[in-house]
Amino acid sequence: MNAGFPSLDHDHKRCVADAMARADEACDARGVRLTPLRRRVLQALAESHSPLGAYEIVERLKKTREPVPAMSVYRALDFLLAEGLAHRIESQNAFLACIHGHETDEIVLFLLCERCKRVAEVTSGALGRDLSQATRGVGFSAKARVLEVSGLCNACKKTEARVKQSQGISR
Amino acid sequence: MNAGFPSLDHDHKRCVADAMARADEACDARGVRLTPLRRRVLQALAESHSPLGAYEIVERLKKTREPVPAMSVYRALDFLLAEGLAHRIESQNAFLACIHGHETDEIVLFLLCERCKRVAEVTSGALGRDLSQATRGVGFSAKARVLEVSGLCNACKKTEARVKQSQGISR
DNA sequence: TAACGCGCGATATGATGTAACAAGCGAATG
DNA sequence: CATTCGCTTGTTACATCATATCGCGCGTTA
Repeated sequence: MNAGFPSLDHDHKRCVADAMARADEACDARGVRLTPLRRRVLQALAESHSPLGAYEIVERLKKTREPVPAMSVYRALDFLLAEGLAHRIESQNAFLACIHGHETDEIVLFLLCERCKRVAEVTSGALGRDLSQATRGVGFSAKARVLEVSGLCNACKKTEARVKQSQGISR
Repeated sequence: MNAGFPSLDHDHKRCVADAMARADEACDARGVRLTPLRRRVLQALAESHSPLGAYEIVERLKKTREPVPAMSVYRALDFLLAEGLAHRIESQNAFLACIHGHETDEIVLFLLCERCKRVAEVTSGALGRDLSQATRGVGFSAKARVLEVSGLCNACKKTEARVKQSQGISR
């Protein structure tokens, strides 16, 4: 298990740069092209602390010198998803830059904070094994190894608790 | 763990009737109203062997004496989801009648067959514990206890294997 | 240079979901 | 019984998310 929510004061520019460098490398190794457009879409995702909808990406790129039509954003996203450079968060119709490569036998868990919208990408071997076991029982072979779980991150949990308490006092 | 894919020859009318009876009872117990419209939407879901999109429900009800506008279907779905009588399959933008009540500390897994589109709803205590453990490590409290896993059911796995084999021969 | 694949622009359309407001209807209240 | 109230439903409009299709430009390759 690893990689929880990013600390609030981390060097985000640095982690964006790292992600882009890894993407360049991965595409190079696979002989696929990380074109400027695809790069810009990936960068927009990486810069965001929360998943972005396709049209949110369009909006962000509209503010740059070269706006990008929605259609092209979707095409870039298709590519990024296919190459494993980004993930789709089904429950939000939104997209997220992938922060780390994934081992084949582990399962990826996206922890979605309902309040601050941040996402933690964690992996768990135990979960993967139990999942295999649970599904094998009914003769099912799991293909997608990505699960989405919504809830509250630590910081927001504390905030909510404070809010509730103060409401209790004021009543 | 329980409840795999329904056998191909089960008495589906019976299982629809059971589901409706349980829904009636549950609503009664909670003092909420399973109105005719809501009942029709739930029944449409229960009768289907695979998740239905909202507009698929509209289509099915259009064939009955009283068509139902899309807006009303959505409202009925909101109700059914809130009461736990139906689930939303995020990855498919589709809905499914719930086939059994859920224990609070267990996790619900939807196994989605990519080929035949059928869904198995299974629960697992072990998975729930794994999930708690994995998320606690990063200070996250999971709220949604529903996970979607896509893959192939037993029957389709065999079919695919046959197809592959015959392709191999023909080449 | 000609043929080709691929990425991309542009326009249109489809699929999914929500907002807002009015009308119906039954239960509680006077 | 009439009134009021809240919940359910109808209706229209709109917002959001995603795909289809056609054609152009550009680099590769024959």
